[in-house]
Amino acid sequence: MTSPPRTESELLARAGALSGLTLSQIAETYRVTVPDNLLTRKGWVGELIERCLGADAGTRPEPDFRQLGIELKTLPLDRDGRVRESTFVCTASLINGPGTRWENSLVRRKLDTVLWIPVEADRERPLAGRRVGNPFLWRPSPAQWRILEQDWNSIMDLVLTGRLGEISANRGRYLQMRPKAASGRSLCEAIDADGNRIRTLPRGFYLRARFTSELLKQAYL
DNA sequence: ATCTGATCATCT
DNA sequence: AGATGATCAGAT
Repeated sequence: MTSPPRTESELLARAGALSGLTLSQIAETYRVTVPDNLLTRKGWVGELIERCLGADAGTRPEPDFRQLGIELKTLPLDRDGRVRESTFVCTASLINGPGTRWENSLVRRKLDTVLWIPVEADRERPLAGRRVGNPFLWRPSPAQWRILEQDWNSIMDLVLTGRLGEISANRGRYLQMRPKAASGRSLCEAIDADGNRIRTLPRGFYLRARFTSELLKQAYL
C-alpha cells in the first residue's frame, strides 16, 4: 500500500508520473488483474489510481487525501478527448442535519481542491491499453463557487421542504442531483412536505460533464 | 451526441 | 444503511 503523500507537490509528482502509462502498466505494479470491462467493476479505474497515489480516506465521507484536503477524481475521456461522464461528488443527506448548510456541506469540502486525472475511456479500446493523461489541480474560482452554491441551495431547498418529486437531473447549472443507489428498491430516510419521515431513493450530487469539460479546457489553455 | 435515471462492486 | 469508486444504457 502506498503511503499518503505529505505535500501537495508530492501528490502532483506522483500523479504526473502516471501520465502516459496504460492501466495495465499501472496495475502490474500492484499485482492487480485488469478486468475485461467495467460492466461489473465500474469503480475499478478510480480505485486503482487511489491506491497508486496513496489516498487514505477509504470509505469515509472526506476528501481522499485527508492531510491535504484534496479530492481525487478520474475524468473519463472519449476518443476525441471529450468528457464522457458526469462526475459523482458525494451522497446527499436528505434529512436536516449539520451537513445541510452549504458552508458545512460535503459538496463544499470535497470540491475545495480536486486533483483531476484524465483517463481514456473509449469503449472500443480494451481497458488494459487505456492511458492515463496529465493530472491537473482545480480550485473553484469565486464565480464557480457562487454557481455551485446556488445549485446546491436550490436543490437542497426542495429536499428539505419535502419536495423531492420536483427534483430531477435537469436542475442545476454545474451540480445536479441524481439517484445513487444499488437499485431502484434501495431506500433511505427523507422528509415529506409535512415534515414526516419517509423512505425514498438515495440521491447523490454530480458535476455535469459540460462543466468538467470546461475545467479540462481551462487546465490546458 | 448528450442527458437522465438506473445500476454494479466493495467496505464499514 | 450508507459511504466510497463510478459507468451503463435507454431516452431525447
